[in-house]
Amino acid sequence: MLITLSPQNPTPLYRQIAEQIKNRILQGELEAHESLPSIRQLAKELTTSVITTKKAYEELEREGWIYTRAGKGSYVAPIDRSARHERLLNSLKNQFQKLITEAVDSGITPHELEKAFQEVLQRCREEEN
Amino acid sequence: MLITLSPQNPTPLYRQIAEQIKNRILQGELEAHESLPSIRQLAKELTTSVITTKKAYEELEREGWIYTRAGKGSYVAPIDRSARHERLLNSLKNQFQKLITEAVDSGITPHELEKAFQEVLQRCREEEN
DNA sequence: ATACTGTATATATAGGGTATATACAGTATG
DNA sequence: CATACTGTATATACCCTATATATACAGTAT
Repeated sequence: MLITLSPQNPTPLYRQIAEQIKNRILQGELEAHESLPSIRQLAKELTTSVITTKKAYEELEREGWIYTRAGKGSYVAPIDRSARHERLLNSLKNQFQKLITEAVDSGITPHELEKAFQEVLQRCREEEN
Repeated sequence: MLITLSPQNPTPLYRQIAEQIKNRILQGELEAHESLPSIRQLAKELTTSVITTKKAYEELEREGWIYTRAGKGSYVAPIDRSARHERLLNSLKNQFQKLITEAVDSGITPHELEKAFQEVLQRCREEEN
């Protein structure tokens, strides 16, 4: 599996690995239930340790991108796009919630909040075209 | 100046100090240009080091709550409420911007974004009453 | 049994955040 | 101009977390 690591990159190795695999899954380059390289083989290819590749896989598993069977290996998880979308929306709402309560605490009115949001969103929409 | 420090509080000492002073300025207990205790005197009162009180004051200064003159002392900055409000709104917009671009990158539509935002804001408005 | 898989534990290192002591520099005033 | 206050800068110590490692352990298949 072709993965490139930059040691001078401040993002940790395990995250670089996870990122690249995740992107391939998203791009459809890796199909559901396709087997991933074993953590040992991958570690050998990348000249890192088993623990690093393991950690990358752990992260991917936590986020639902792959699944793992002890003694067998790791496999690409089928992606349920609608469930994924749902999760993203929920996380988004949580982040909005945090921002909003914090802003209200600082004396910003709901109306101002809405205006600010619309302004940014509008700008984003214009960039789309 | 009456400031209470809890060593078992996970928030660092310098931040506890800064918080309490900031709140007093906001409450109007400290007037503009009023002089604050010297970092040495405050350190003595709180049985901490000069560096800790200094750091607290540095934070307050960075955030515009106080101003400092070398060799003289630190003083409460006059608060321009409208400018402060402006800054808060700007920071808010920046945070919205980040959330929005990230969400759009993940495939969430502007319309969904707006819906999610309205939902959270609405919930917040209801709690107000 | 063997040769693969992943897992768990204990360890080393680096970096950031917090707090410190101490020496340095600015300001006012008798 | 000496003194006694102010804030400032530097070098250091400590702790905690994140990162990366080696190595021993456990599951699976042939």
